Amino acid sequence: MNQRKILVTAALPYANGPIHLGHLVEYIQTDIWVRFQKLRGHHCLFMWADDTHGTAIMIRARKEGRSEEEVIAEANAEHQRDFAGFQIQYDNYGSTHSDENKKLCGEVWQSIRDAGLVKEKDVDQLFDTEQGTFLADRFVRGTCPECNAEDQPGDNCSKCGTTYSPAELTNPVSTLSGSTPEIRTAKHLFIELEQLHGFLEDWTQTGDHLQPEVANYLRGHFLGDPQSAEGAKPLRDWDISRPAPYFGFEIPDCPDNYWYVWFDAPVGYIASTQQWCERNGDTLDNWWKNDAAEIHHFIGKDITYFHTLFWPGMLKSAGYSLPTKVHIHGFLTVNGEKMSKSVGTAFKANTYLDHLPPAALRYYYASKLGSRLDDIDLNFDEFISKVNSDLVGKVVNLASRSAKFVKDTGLSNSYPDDGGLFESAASAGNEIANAYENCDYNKAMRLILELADKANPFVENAEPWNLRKDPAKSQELQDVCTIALNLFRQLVIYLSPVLPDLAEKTGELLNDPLLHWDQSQTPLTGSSVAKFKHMMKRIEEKDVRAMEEASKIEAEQEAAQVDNHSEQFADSEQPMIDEPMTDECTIEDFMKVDLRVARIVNAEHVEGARKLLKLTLSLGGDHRKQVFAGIKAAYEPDQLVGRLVVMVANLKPRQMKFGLSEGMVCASGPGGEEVFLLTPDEGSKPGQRVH
RNA sequence: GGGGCUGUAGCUCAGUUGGUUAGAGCAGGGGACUCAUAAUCCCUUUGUCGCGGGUUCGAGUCCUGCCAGCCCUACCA
Repeated sequence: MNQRKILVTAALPYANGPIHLGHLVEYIQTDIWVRFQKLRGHHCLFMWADDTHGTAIMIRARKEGRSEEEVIAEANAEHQRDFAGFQIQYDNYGSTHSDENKKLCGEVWQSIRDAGLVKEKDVDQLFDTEQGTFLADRFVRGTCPECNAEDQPGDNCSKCGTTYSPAELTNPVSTLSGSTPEIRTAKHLFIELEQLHGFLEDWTQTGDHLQPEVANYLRGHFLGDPQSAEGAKPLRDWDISRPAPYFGFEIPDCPDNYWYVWFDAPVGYIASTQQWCERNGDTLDNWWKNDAAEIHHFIGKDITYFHTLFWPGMLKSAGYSLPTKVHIHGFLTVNGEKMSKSVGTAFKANTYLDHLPPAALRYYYASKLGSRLDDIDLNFDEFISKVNSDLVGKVVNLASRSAKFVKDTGLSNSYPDDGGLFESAASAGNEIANAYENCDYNKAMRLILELADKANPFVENAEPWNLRKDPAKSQELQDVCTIALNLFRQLVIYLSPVLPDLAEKTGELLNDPLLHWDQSQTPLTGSSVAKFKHMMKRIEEKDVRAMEEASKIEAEQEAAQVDNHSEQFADSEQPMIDEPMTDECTIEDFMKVDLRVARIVNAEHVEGARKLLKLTLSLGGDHRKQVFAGIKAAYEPDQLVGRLVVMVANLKPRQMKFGLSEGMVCASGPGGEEVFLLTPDEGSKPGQRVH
């Protein structure tokens, strides 16, 4: 087999937080692929690093009163600890905050400059004068300029869906300091990606660098289709600089400006390789400027854009090799729901490892992962039954039911007739290898388990437990166990990219380390057999529950910490207890309710009514609604006339004792004297819909 | 609003270029075995292949229209 040179990366973990099971989908996927390639005898490197730059880390360091370097050093140690715990094996773990990266960024930058892709533009951005920093969109909240919804994110309104720039918000507030930011204009540098349009069109649409749905997505969303009636669409300029202060690398030819984190992060792949090369006497060009070397990136679908447009563009401009393939995966859901930090389903790697073995998750993910972008679900019932029945019940069982019979004799000196079992399983190796190669791990697992399902009946029929009772059949007993253990060993070789631990233990059991895929093609004979020890423990439900519980407690503790930061708003929990949250509703459900701003044009007592006031509401023009509202104990009619309220305007009219009520007025509070009418902010007009 | 993906047994999913009676694992039911981590083995129940049209000698598979779910979204296609 000719040896391939394969360089692999996974997305760089951000140094601002712990690793959770969602991240691990990708890292385990990558590790399996790398281990597979190495097992096949290829020269494969996994080059990885922490992503360390950006505003988030700068802010966090400030908050904690220490340097950014301290924050990222701590994260680096934690990350590497977690990866070791999950048996994720990389050849170098660097940091984007390294000298190598800084130098490489400079070189890439210069090439892009030389290619004439950089231009300057002024950008209006909000500036927090208290913190002395420009604010990224996510650090600004304010009132939506379109629908006046308050406390909306900096980039789009969660109520009406309008998108805007933070500078357009009506009452912008910095979430860092709580102060009102001001608009400042600053010079930014942009890369004119459109100049590379033809290249990107070609690279994304041909050559099998991307999964087909990704290529479609890029064409549909960004590139356009030159063949279609609309034609190609221009690519937007990419804002690549951030003014000081910013935690990152200062741009050499543009003092006081820094590369945006997404510029230096992927260069970190190259920088990490450089560190490895220096340590191993290799050269960078051998990997990054060599047509004979493949480059594979594993990423999540959320960062598709950066890795399939910007990154190839950068590489192309700087004269590096382009990715052979970008492998993109979906997200993790837990028991069918989105992971949630507050609910505690964003299980931390560390929390998992406190209660459960890494092999179980590695196998479970492998059995779920396909080559496409579908989300995968972590369902704990399935998790338990899959690991127990597939791995312990079927695979490991082969060894545990036969090894001890040959502890003293070892394996037979020649491989006995097994009716073609070993041979057919050996020839299945190609299909299994293809599945691994294509990231169809679920298919690989299925194929492997099929083999296990053939091996167990063999043992069943051969009845070694009966053979051992008859001394005359000792050779037959040894032969049967030799077959069972060889079939087991073969399965373990196939599984070893997923379960390195099991491979190692199997090597020890049979006194023959499992290091190469080809070992699956030839039976092992004459080897001694060690005393059998449990190779894998069954998963117990109580361990899963314990992990869930621990994670929940962590989530609560973190929430409590956040609360401490906002003591000034220490509101009681009582209202939520009195009226717990109702079931989730969809936007469609909500849109059924037509809420309108209305002006109370008349209010009067109703004779004979204990709680009711009769209100006449105007929706502007001639639109009048009569509403009976149970607010008599809380409001005097006089206070009400003229004011604006929010009403349910499309409520089915209801005949009441005192007349027809054509809607409801929105108010909070338990009732009685404690009723608080909702008031729209100044500027809203009767008849406007509330979204 | 637009785009993409998905919809096959209770659950998780296979179903190659359209071709006999639609499959596997798990779960369920019955039995066997006792070497093995209550593991294993044999037998077995279950399907309007989301719905409706169409193309075809023949459609789970191709076309089309709906419906549902998930994801994306740079008011952009």
